[in-house]
Amino acid sequence: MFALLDCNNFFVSCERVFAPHLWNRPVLVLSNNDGCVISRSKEVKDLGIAMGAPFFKVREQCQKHQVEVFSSNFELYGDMSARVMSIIGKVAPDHEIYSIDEAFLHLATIPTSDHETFCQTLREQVKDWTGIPVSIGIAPTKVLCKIANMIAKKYTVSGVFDLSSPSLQERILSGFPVGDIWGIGSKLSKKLEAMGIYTAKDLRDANRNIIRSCLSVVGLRIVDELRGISCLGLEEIEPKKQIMASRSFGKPVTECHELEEAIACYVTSAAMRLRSQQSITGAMYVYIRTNHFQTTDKSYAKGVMWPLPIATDYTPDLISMAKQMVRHLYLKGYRYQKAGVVLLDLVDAASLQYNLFAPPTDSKHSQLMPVMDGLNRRFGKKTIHFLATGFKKNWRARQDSQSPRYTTRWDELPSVN
DNA sequence: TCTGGGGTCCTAGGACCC
DNA sequence: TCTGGGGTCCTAGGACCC
Repeated sequence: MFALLDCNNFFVSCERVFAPHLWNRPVLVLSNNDGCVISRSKEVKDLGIAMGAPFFKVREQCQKHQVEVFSSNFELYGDMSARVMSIIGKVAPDHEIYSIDEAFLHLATIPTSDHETFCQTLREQVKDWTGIPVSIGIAPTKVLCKIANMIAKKYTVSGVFDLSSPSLQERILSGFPVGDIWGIGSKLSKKLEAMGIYTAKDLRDANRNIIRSCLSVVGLRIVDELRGISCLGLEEIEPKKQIMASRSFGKPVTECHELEEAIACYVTSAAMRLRSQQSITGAMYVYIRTNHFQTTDKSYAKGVMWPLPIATDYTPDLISMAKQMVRHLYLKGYRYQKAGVVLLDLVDAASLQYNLFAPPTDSKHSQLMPVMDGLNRRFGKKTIHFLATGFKKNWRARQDSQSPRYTTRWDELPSVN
């Protein structure tokens, strides 16, 4: 038996923990560059403001209803997430952190009759210790757990819902839209509806051969999971297979040197993550593009993938190659809106393959990066950085209404009167 | 004026091998 | 006239997730 713990409108809840006057008020959190709505309180959902809505389209509505609007503050959300997950780790060692605000738990060691009480207690503990409200769904498979969790969130006062009984599954699945199932997105749900499959029950009872041919093994797995046959187990944290860093610019960028600065910044951040998982990268992809929503401007979007002579995690080498790549891609006369870098072909740093024809690496190099990472980790990001990442950074994304990083910066601690 | 960022998995098809 | 059988690896593109 599994349980799925999911934080209620997580980013909004993080903001509310440190600004209690926001409870019961409409609150939303925006994506980077204050572009889209990515977290909404119940009050905002009730106003009909959609997930992912471009902010400029709903700004007036927000003003009218006095919605509290926040720029995203991932340093805060990441830290709050770690606190929630550490509580889960204490009571349920057998768990999988599925996303920043969700974790699956194995309930195998807990007697069936105690499942609900156990989850109730966990829920209260998370609320007491972190201030974050959560919902928990219980079911024999992960897909059913997702459904149980949505029911818990929407229709229960207790915040816990146990979907392990077959008769209850029968009733719930028959009223559950097929498109809301975990793994069925907009494309597949249209396809299924065209086949006369509208609810989770319809999909569960569908012919396996037909599902196999239309939705491949992925669809088949969902069918089995809906039938209570567990196909998806708890997963270990694996090192990433690719690491990307990209940002939209706060305003259009026209100069090549500004693109180079931005890319150098993204490389720096991607390479730090690369080192923290003890990987090295064998190839890099860099792209730049204009605003594809803007139809009046000339549009341009291009990327290139270059292999490295020797796989590396050494930021200066990555920056200099990335800058060459930008110069290779850059065309004068366009208004660029976004750029990004992807590190590919990642392998374990311990299994580095040397290149007979490339110059040997300087041993000082291997000492520099750990020192830089250590300083930046201890004293805050950007404590020490490469000149290539620039000073003025006119291209930087907008973040007009970010809350303090209450839990990770001494000078931004909350004060209580 | 303004539209996020970071990932994963699966399949089909092409190129190649003996 | 007739043109096998059994594989692997790689990539692009599509779908999904939070």
